Amino acid sequence: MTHKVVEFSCMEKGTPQYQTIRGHYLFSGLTDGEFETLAAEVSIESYEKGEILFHRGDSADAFFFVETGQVELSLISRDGQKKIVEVIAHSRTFAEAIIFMKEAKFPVSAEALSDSVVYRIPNDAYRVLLQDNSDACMRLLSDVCYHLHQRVREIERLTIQNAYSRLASYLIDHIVERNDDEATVRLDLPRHVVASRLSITPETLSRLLRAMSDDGVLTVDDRLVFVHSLARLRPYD
Amino acid sequence: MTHKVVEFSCMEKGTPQYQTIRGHYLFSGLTDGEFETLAAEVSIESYEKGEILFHRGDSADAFFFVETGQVELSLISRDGQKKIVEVIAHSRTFAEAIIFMKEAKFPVSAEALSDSVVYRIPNDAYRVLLQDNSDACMRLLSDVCYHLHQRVREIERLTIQNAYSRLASYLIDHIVERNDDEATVRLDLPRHVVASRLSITPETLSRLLRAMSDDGVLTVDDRLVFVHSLARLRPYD
DNA sequence: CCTGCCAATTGACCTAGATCAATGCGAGCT
DNA sequence: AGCTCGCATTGATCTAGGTCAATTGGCAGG
Repeated sequence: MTHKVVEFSCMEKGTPQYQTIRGHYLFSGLTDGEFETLAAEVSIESYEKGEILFHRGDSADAFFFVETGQVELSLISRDGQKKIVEVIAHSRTFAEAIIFMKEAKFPVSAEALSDSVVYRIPNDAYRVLLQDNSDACMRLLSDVCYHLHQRVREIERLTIQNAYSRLASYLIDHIVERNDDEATVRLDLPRHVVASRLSITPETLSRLLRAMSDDGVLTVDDRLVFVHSLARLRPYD
Repeated sequence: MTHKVVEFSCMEKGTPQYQTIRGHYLFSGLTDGEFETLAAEVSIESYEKGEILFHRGDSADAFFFVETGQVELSLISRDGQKKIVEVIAHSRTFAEAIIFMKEAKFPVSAEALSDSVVYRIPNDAYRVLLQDNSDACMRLLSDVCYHLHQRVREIERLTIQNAYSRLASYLIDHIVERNDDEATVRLDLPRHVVASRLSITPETLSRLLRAMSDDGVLTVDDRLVFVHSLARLRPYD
């Protein structure tokens, strides 16, 4: 059950994979030359569902780009309870902020939620690009600031919103189709993962959905949720 | 009760104030020329205790450096409850991360906790410095990443630690003197502010300190807390 | 010196959400 | 088909921490 590094580096120019990462915000500003130098250092790794990419506290010398699958970032208390901070899906990066940490240690753990392929980008390789490329710096800055903002919003949700409101916000954030006061929401993750992201237990999530459903605010069909009245769903926020 | 802008700009080179801000991490890497250009755009503002510097959602065109006093950054729910996210004291900056936000709006509100003097640094003025100064970029990057890390730690405290542990961590973070297993902690803020930072009510804070005191773990004397056993204070973390 | 006010403490009570336990149920395996 | 096994739901109960209310104790202003 250990991960297998498929190839040390196989980002053939022109392949679809190459295009995906090339198009990412943090790389699209680079010149072809810069990107190729970086690409030479990138390794491609493949993880099975449930495998750990790294633990909180592990020393961090690289960040990641998710090519396929989903990776959960979580915090774990010593008594074993886990809080999923974020789930990273296709074409997104994670852990890029530790490039600049004094203590280069991951502040969270990472685990494959489903079979996943990720690209490992060495911090050093990316950092040298920043050295004299202020455009790249700016991009990384706005990326990190965005994450910072998200974290502040999460703290807000945790402290001044209750479980009901957090769920309501979550549903609203995951609307796939909307017309007027109605909307369709697709829960892209298993219930217990959604619960953890909301910092509640699966039981509470189940009960909340039940209560909303009983109130006629929405209808649940497996991973699809049909919201009948957005106005009634969010008393606040 | 509106704030008074003492002077549009009065950062005379060589004054102690000039030295304080010049020495700050985000400015110490600048050349004298760069700093002076920036200084010309900085305005000095003075707020009385309780005055609002800005509200959450206000459009943000500047960040701040606290020269004297303390400024609280808070989140407020529509039903009026407030969570103090952070308290910024002497020689520290805040809101520097919104320089890079798409939507330039403050994610928190800011209020003077005591009479305060702050320097307002226009985002634009600082941003142009970053344009072709990768050292400055790097400094801002590590600054923002540090904040991001702090926020993740806060989320950790809120989700997988209980009120007791949060208080224990807080006390440990505010140790002023330590020898072996004993320590002296100085609470630099009023109780209700400490409580809000810990996301508990003043009543709970009071009761927790009482319980710790009854257990003989510590002794409370107004704003001074004498911890008799650090080992017993932190069962975890 | 009183008076009024705000911070802090303490007690009595309440509630949101956790925990524990039982049951259902669909997906993969032999 | 039958058989796990792990996720989800539901009910019963528990509890950490919040709410409400009363009391005390500065300390600022008249």
